[in-house]
Amino acid sequence: MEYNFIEIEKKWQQFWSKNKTFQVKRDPSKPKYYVLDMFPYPSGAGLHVGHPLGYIASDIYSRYKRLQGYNVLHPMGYDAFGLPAEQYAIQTGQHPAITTEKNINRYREQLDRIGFSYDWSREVRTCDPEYYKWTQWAFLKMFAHYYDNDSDKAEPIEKLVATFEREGNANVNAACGDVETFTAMQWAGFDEKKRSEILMQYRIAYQGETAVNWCPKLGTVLANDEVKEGLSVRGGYPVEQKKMKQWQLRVSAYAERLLNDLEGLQWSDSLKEMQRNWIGRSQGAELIFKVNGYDMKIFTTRADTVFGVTFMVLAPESEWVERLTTDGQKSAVEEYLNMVKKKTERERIAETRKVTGVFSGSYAINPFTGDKVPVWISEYVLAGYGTGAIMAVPAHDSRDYAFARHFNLPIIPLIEGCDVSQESFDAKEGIMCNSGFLNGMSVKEAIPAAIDAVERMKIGHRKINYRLRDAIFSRQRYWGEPFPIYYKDGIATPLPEEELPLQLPKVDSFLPTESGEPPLARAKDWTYKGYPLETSTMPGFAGSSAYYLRYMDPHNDEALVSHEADEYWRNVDLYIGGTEHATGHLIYSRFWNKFLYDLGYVVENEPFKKLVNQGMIQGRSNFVYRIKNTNTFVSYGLKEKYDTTEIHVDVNIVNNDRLDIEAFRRWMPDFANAEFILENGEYICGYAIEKMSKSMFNVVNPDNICNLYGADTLRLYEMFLGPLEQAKPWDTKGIDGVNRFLKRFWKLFFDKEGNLRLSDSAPSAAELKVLHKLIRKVEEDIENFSFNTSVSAFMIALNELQDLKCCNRSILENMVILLSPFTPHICEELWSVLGHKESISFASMPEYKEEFTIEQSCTYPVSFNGKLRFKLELPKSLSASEVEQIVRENENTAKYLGGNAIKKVIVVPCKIINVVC
RNA sequence: GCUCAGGUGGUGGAAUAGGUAGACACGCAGGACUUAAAAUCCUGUGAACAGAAAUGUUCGUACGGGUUCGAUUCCCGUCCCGAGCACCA
Repeated sequence: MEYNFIEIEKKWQQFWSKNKTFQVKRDPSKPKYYVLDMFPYPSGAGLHVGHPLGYIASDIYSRYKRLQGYNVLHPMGYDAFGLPAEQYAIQTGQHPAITTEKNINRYREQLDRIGFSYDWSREVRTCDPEYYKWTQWAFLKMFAHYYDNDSDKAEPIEKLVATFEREGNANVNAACGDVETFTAMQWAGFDEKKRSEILMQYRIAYQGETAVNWCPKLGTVLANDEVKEGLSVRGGYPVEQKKMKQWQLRVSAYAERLLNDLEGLQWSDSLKEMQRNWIGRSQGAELIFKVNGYDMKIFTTRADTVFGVTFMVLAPESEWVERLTTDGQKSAVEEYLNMVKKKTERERIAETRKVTGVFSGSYAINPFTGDKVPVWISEYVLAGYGTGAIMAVPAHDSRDYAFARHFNLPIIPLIEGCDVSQESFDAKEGIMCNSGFLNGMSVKEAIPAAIDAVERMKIGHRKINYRLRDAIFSRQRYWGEPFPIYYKDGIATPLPEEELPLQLPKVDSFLPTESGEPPLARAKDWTYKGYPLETSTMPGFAGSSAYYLRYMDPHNDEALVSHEADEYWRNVDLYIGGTEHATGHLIYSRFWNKFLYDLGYVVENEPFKKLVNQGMIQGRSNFVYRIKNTNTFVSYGLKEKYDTTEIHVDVNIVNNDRLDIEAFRRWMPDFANAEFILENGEYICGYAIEKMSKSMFNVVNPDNICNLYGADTLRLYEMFLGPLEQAKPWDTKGIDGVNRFLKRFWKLFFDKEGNLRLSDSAPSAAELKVLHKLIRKVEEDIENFSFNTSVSAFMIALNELQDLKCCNRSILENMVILLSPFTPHICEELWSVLGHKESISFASMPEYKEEFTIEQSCTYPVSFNGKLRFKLELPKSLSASEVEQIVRENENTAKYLGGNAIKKVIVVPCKIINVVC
């Protein structure tokens, strides 16, 4: 009987779907295990072989856990709101819902062919109103809460209002924007509008004016993690800084918790480090400099250097700029601000080392020395961090140093013996000088001493700053969740919960209006009770922030997740996905979860206990070499002799770097008459490892692989390719190896006539050893996500069993169970051939028994010069002369060991590998 | 610039509480089967040198040092590739 993978795979995929094999229910009698993939954005291009890598790994783990008796939740869905579908809609006029639906169906077809054990009854789509109802619901909850720093959690806004009514806001310790202090009396006197403005400064979901990343080409603002090197992540368009009023989420309130709770997570160190950097905690002090009678606050981590402050610098966007610019400097400052404004973010980054700036005309008073220091304006100071203003200490900060040198400002060294004639001395070490009461202290002592002085003088206090900004939450786009907010007399008012979901309206075009308003402004009757509704929509990360909770209870229309379901499934035990979400989704999701945790809607403080990042699968591109100005192509080995141009060639017409010449001529009309200079009768192509993409003609489609080799081979090969977490190139030519393995495995069960050739006698010791070695290795490797080495272990075991001519039923049956998480289709087929009626998913993992794998060994006393020195533990099979030989070969080792109290030396087979004292 | 991860045959990669480097697989070469091809099976395959051969010797895990009886593994320095952050005061 031949191994007919096409038939087998179709048969079992239908079987699983018909019998709902992978549907799970809450079952308190069994331990739960939740395995989650980062759900995909269904793009129009479909899947290439790189996409399923993580899904295959998580599927293997899910199936393995199921064999161990866990109740495994393994769902899948789609992150379906997003820019590409909308861009496509703008070009074609086709509604994004239609394209998205089409893409999802294509994705599902491709996923189904690979044989995943998803519980599809739990599928979610972020663009489904039944789903985004709960995204909007969470937003309303954030709108209705503020962050109390004393209780260190989110609290209802009513509680805050009660405090205001009772005593004003002087004693309120909450995460908030700039709010003036007021009394209960004053609060009572404020009108509706004023009150809502104040409360807005406290809400966790709030509307506020800040510098945002504006992408003119996409016509929308973007979050920090959606911008890389001054370009939008989606599309690569230039981004500029612009001050705008936008919806934001007060993620920064959770900075400390997001940082501290990383500790308990089983995530890779590099990923935790990335999040730590992104959160960017820095400890320092906020202190006040007097300028023109005003109190100007700045943040510094080096309070010890106040004696060295020779100037101050404001960010160009700072509100202080207008206040401090003197009439004499007005035109110079305006000119400078215009110059800065014109630059895109990318230009600013490119010109990082260029020093620019302008004097405001005002002077600040150094609080320690009483000296007057000039206030400058420069783009090297960022508006969004700290207070948007700094004290400059050119002697001990390289950026201040460069600025001082450029504008000829004084530089005062504060550390004994440091040389600041060429560069600044940035290190936090040495003994202070020129520093009044700090003289003689080390830097480490001086920092707290200086802050103590500041606090005594009541000109500042200790402060911790975070790099993490609040998340810009609105997008001026169509294809996203509408905000459940309307404007009653200009006041942002939440929609009642019963009105959810607020569905996306129909529009005649997906472009902004002529007046520059978002597309939703085109909708007729985009109002609630006659009041206008918000026209922005939510960003991509809104829908993906709590989807893992929805899978627990996907059809509940009373709650995001019922308490019972949440109590049972709790959080994700294993999350697999790409590292590109390190500073986006994975921060927002943790924030969202913590917020819901504060409100008591979920029982776990963290959403993803263990996280594994799969590495990217790169493409392997092939090249042909065209001799310039001809239509002649020269083989790789001979190309140095000619002046050639390298041209990408479709990897599908290249086999093992040999070009299919006829296919090449058919490939593009230009090449129909191509001539070739061959080596050894063949055209050899060059190759390079690049990103897998259409333009490089190196995309390999999983459907093709399934047709040619089968899904089981694809799954096994993707795992065999290399360590899961490492980036590695796809090269189809290696796939024959794992395909041969499956064919040989199949043949172990059948004779030439296609009959089962198994024996029911007791397995031999050698066979048991092979099996149990394999069980141990495979369990160990799966637990460590070292799938590539476990595939090798299967191959070794098969080679050994073939050498033993093994046809033992119980050995092979156990092999099939062990292999089934990797290649479920062939294993289901063999399982049923072996006479089992139920799916192999309901089998249980074979148990490892050490007694079958122990090496037989015995101990030899070894002596030198007639004196007993130590004992050797060696395989029993060795003869005495062989042992002597071993010792002689290791004379140096023996001499070294001789003097010590060595009890046992294990030698395998001729070198000492372990010493037990 | 800072942080993290990595550098092993023609290729993907094994092996690190320090102990036979190159498992497993691809590719390549040779052979068997076949009219032939495909498929399948067998043998060889890090490099150099010696030998008819079995085999032996030397070198070899980016480079230069160090610790050690012994280093791919530990330490110091250099170079290279990748990822993330990037004027964060």
